Amino acid sequence: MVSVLTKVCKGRPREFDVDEALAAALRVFWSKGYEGASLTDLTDAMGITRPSLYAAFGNKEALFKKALDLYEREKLAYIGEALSAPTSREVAERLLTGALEMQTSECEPRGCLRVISTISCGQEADSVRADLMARRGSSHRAMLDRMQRAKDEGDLPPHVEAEAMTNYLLAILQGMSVQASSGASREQLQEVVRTSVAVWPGK
Amino acid sequence: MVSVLTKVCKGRPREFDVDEALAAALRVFWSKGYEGASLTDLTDAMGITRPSLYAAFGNKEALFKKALDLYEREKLAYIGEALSAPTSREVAERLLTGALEMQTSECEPRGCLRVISTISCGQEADSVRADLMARRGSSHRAMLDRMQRAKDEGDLPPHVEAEAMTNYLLAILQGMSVQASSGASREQLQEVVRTSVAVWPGK
DNA sequence: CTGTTTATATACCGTTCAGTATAGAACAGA
DNA sequence: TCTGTTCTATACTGAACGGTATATAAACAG
Repeated sequence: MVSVLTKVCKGRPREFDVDEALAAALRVFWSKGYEGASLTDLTDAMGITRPSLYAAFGNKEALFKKALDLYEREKLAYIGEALSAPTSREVAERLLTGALEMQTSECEPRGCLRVISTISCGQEADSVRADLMARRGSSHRAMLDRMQRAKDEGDLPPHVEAEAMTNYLLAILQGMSVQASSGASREQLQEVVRTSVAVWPGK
Repeated sequence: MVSVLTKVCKGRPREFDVDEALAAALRVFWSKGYEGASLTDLTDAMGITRPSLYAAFGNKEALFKKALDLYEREKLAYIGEALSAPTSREVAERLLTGALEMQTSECEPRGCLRVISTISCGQEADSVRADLMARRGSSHRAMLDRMQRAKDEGDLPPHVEAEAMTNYLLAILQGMSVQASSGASREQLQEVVRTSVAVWPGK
């Protein structure tokens, strides 16, 4: 009997590791954007041929979405952790430092894949745009809920709205991504984080 | 005798208005980015043929730089005006509202052309990247000088650095551009502006 | 061993890309 | 009218794009 875990299949076994190939594809999309990444760029980085890519991942669009899944699972994990902080100021600080760490890593592309893709994705890749919008929407909602909770708890002053604080904080995070993409140093972004935390109106 | 101003040239006269064509090209680059704008997109919008474009503007890259010049002259004029405001808070408020007005105009593409181009411009268009970096550098320097003056005048508290405030404010402006590009409403951005001004630490 | 199934390698498909060669059309001066 | 100059229109170039047809190689079951 064959183990379910080893998952032995019938035909010729695959010669590459799907997860490794996907991680390589993620790095390509991350540094070049969806449309800027050509199939040649992708297959070169993944170390596989075009037919192998299509057999394993479907097409470029499906590969991108799987890469986005991996990105959110591995690189955006700090968001969920940050939102569980006790105060809104600490939430903001953890989100900002998390973004800082992630976007200025030495061994990874700069900036946020979502921001890069949203900006650089042309109108023709409509399905990709819609997918990015939906993913951003769920993050936005999570942050909004957390800010609303902060307001309910008296953590944020009454004259600021949860929605406004959410969009304000998101703007700083997205702006940091723009600066990271265009080569800002970790120290520069560190000062943005420090300033943002310093002026944060809540507890 | 022929007037110097009318500039009558020898051969067949040009059948299109160079300024109008450049304005049309600007709108294409603005909505699609440098690499996303194809020559077909450009010539269709400009109402001219490919050889006419090359004769009048050189090539795609030169056309883009001329479009950037026009953009900065006509659409970023608010920056210089904002920097002459008396207090740092007013500077910030005018920069933010200027960006808001410009980036959410009904009859123009959303977001900031510089941000869009910086993010979506691949490594291959190296000269374009360098040009964008230089342009951003000069804006950054102007803002930094203004923030330094604010510090010298006691307008900003002593514990915040001019450089940090500059990068912080720039991040918000760039984040607003990201949000505008991805379809945020004017009201949403208005709240980002209001929040940013509300938490501004200076006079 | 023979089939069957799946993965790989190569070479190709039609389309679009930025850029251009060529020929004709519209002007000025002679 | 003739010539020189400059713009326009059409059609084209080689390269790159995303995606695939075809043939072969490597595993399994019988």
